[in-house]
Amino acid sequence: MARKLTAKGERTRSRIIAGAADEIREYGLGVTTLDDILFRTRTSKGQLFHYFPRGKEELLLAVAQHEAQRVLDDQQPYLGQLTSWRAWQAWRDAVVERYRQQGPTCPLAVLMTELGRSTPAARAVTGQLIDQWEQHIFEGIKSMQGSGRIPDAVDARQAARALLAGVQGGVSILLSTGDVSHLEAALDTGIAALRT
Amino acid sequence: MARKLTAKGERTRSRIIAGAADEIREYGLGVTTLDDILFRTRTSKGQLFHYFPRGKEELLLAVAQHEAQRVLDDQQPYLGQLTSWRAWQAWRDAVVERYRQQGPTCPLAVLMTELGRSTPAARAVTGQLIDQWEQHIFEGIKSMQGSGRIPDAVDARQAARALLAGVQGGVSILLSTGDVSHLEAALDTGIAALRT
DNA sequence: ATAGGTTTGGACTTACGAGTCCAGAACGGG
DNA sequence: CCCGTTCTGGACTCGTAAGTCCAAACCTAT
Repeated sequence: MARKLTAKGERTRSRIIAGAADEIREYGLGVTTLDDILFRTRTSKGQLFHYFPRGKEELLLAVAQHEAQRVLDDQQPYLGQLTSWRAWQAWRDAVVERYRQQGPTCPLAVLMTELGRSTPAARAVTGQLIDQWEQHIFEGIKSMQGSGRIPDAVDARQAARALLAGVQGGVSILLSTGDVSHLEAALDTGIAALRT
Repeated sequence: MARKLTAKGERTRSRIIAGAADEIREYGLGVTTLDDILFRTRTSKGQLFHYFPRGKEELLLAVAQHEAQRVLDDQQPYLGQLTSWRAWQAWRDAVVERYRQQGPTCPLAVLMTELGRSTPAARAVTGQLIDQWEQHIFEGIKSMQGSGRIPDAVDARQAARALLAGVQGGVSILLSTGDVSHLEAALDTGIAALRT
């Protein structure tokens, strides 16, 4: 992995990853070819295989990592500070708003439905994203329990998993139907359940 | 659509659809070719294009319908009779058990992540599945409210959507990580929320 | 039995996408 | 300014997958 890249090379490499991610988000993995990516990023075959010697598979893995990072970044700073009910609400609104806006062209969807299933390595990236995401929610619940706003009787791990599953499913349904109400329902009832 | 098919032709057509569904479930849409399907179903190019004149797209649509039907069938008879807490529990167990068993080769996943996104027609099939599924859960909640086991204050529509989103997401996570605990958490907390 | 359809097999065409290769341009340290 | 390395462009090969075509086999009703 430790290859020597100049600053210029690094920039080109990033450009290819970002462009590939955009292309795949927009049109889907199934119909995206290397030539499409080359055209969009104004690069050539030579460059692509220079930076990704193992070809498409290696590129897709990099794209998966790129997209996984984006999913979490898109929810910050809210996801990292779930320490008051106001913060939970802000997070909920941010998630809904974000997914409502981006509709079917969303990094999470691309990762879960296209990239994430292709290779074991890509699947690992997805798994790691799920873990980190769940951990943030888990810590939010723990923190609320620490300040007595959520009863200790609540199983924080289980609640975090349920909430995360709801968000996942809500987004997934949004993509198929264009309807955000499932995502909203999942978040609202999930958070309401914590409040009792 | 109204083409003339003899009984024999009908059988061949079904065989192709079922075989294609199996193949795609097992290996994924991305790597499944018409030749693979032909080999598996012991048919020929001539037959395939005879029964699906618009080629792969038309076949995939038929496969999507086939798989959507299976998703609901797999949950019966439980999903249609959510009239007691015992029934809800039975449904929950059936869903978990089913998805645990079939792992990554599951009709729902194939539909949501591969087939469902390819064409508008396929997306419509997915949307319809979501609607029907939600409706069953909705009616279950309504029925429980009718017999006073769930308070009328619960918004049945919202609760049904949240639960469905949780199942969706749980399955989706199961596919990426091999871990059923999110699916279980979503079902358990979702049903528990109804009981309060 | 035979004429109309339908069903079937499989060779063939065509298009296209991944990956290879190499020569030349641009860069950067000495 | 010079030399080795990195970067870039694009022509080329090769494999493969979708779709076409047609003739032969098979039904079935009269």
